[in-house]
Amino acid sequence: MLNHECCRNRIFYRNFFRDFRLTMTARERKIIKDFHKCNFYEIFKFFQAESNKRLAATKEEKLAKRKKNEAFVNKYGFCLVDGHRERISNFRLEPPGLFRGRGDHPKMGMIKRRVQACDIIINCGRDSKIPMPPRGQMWKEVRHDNTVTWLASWVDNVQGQSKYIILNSWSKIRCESDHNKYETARRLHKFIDKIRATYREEWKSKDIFVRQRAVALYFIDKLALRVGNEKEKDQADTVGCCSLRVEHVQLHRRLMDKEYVVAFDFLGKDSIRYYKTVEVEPRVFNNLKLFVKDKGKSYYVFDCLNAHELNDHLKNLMIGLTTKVFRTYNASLTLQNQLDELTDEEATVAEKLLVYNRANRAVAILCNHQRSIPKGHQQIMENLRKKIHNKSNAINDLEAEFNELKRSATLSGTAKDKKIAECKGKQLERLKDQLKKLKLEETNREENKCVALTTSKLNYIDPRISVAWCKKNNVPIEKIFNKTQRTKFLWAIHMADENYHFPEESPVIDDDN
DNA sequence: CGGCGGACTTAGAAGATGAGTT
DNA sequence: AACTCATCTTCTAAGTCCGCCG
Repeated sequence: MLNHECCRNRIFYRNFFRDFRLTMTARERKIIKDFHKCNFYEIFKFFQAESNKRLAATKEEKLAKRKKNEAFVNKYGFCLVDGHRERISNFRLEPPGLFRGRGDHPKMGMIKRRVQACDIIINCGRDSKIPMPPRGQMWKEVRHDNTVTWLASWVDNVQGQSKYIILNSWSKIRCESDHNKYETARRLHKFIDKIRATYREEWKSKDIFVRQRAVALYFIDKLALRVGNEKEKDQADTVGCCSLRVEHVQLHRRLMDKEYVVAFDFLGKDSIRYYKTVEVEPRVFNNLKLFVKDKGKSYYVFDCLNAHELNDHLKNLMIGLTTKVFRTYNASLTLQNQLDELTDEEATVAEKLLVYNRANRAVAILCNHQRSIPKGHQQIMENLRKKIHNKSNAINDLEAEFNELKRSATLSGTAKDKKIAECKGKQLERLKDQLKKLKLEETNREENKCVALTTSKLNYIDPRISVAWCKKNNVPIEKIFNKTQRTKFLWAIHMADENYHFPEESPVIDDDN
């Protein structure tokens, strides 16, 4: 990890060194006391050489390696669940290494121990052949619990949390639960008007708890915020709706040309920054003003409310309703609306794909899914601009040439000259087309540079919307979903015809309410 | 009934692979 | 054939939320 920025972080190397010293003998501990006097370069060099070897491998070597890996997957990567052969997603244990939390994590750099058989609980069928632990070792426990979905588990030594070996995303059990998630989101549609009317009414409540709950729910609905459970001190300081602190919001009665503005600035899940200014209802604004009044910056905005109470409340409004259903619902609805609005049936497949991308991006922005700017983005953009510049010049030159030819063709009136002019004209059209494409790519890339599209595609958008849209618009599904995604969403591909529309239209079967 | 651990879902980064270009 | 860049896969951290236990 020496080439990585995190090694220069004081917390990182101190945590590492503390753990490292714990692995030493008493004698070693007496000698090795200062991280900065240690030189790990030989180890670094070794691993870099290994990596280079891998890169430089011949075709045959690479093929042999792949064959070996395939055999390995076949042997260890599958299991039987209710008689069906299912693929296991992570059948390899997490290897030892240094813990890398996201953001400002107090435990970064701590040594993640190698997991041994004696750490592992095996969960398998009563009649199944129990897998063998490595020679001379024993499993921590073998159990037969069919109420959970994991096959093996252990407790990670850094954070003390359970880790699981589970089935992959296209297993029956996970597809079913995915499907259920979207059915719940669709069900919300039947209640949403009433829920919104109620929380608006509750902004006026005499009970401050009810009022805070109503404002929090408004944020979750309107801004797709996460609920924000309480966190331990030994984790990165990130927040969600209920854990927002006074320092995370700024209230502006007027800002630029907007009124009743709330400026959010906080670190959410994975320490991704949420930085938006939003116009809100005057009543929300005034409530917020009251909530933060006379409070220090480190106090909760919603000090009377916690995530559990908010979810408890939602449970009463609809069976199965929790705060995260709002994210699913609003994300899926956004995609559907955007597609409805932007799709031109006459357009080419390429143009339609651009529309899909736009719609997808709108969802990602709603959910605040971000990525770091890709390496070399600046360079790529510069090259692109250069290409555009060259293309424009070429077009200008050709255009002059073309006009000249046209004139002489009209003057001479010969068929040959006309043909030559026509040919140039076509060439010109082609160049203009290419220029258009380049410019489009430039905008698209710039707009997408810090937006992560896959998370919403994989976890928030009802795949049936995309399937229906593809069928209706004659867009091959492979253009939208890659192979893995098609497998994961096979249920949706089978289920949705071109008329599927989120959230309504096709009948909702499992309706509990 | 509230605190906490357990189980499952969501998340972006890094690494691997592959396709297109020079 | 080497290189470049995009896409796909893997990895595991970090959320949500439920249910159990004292």
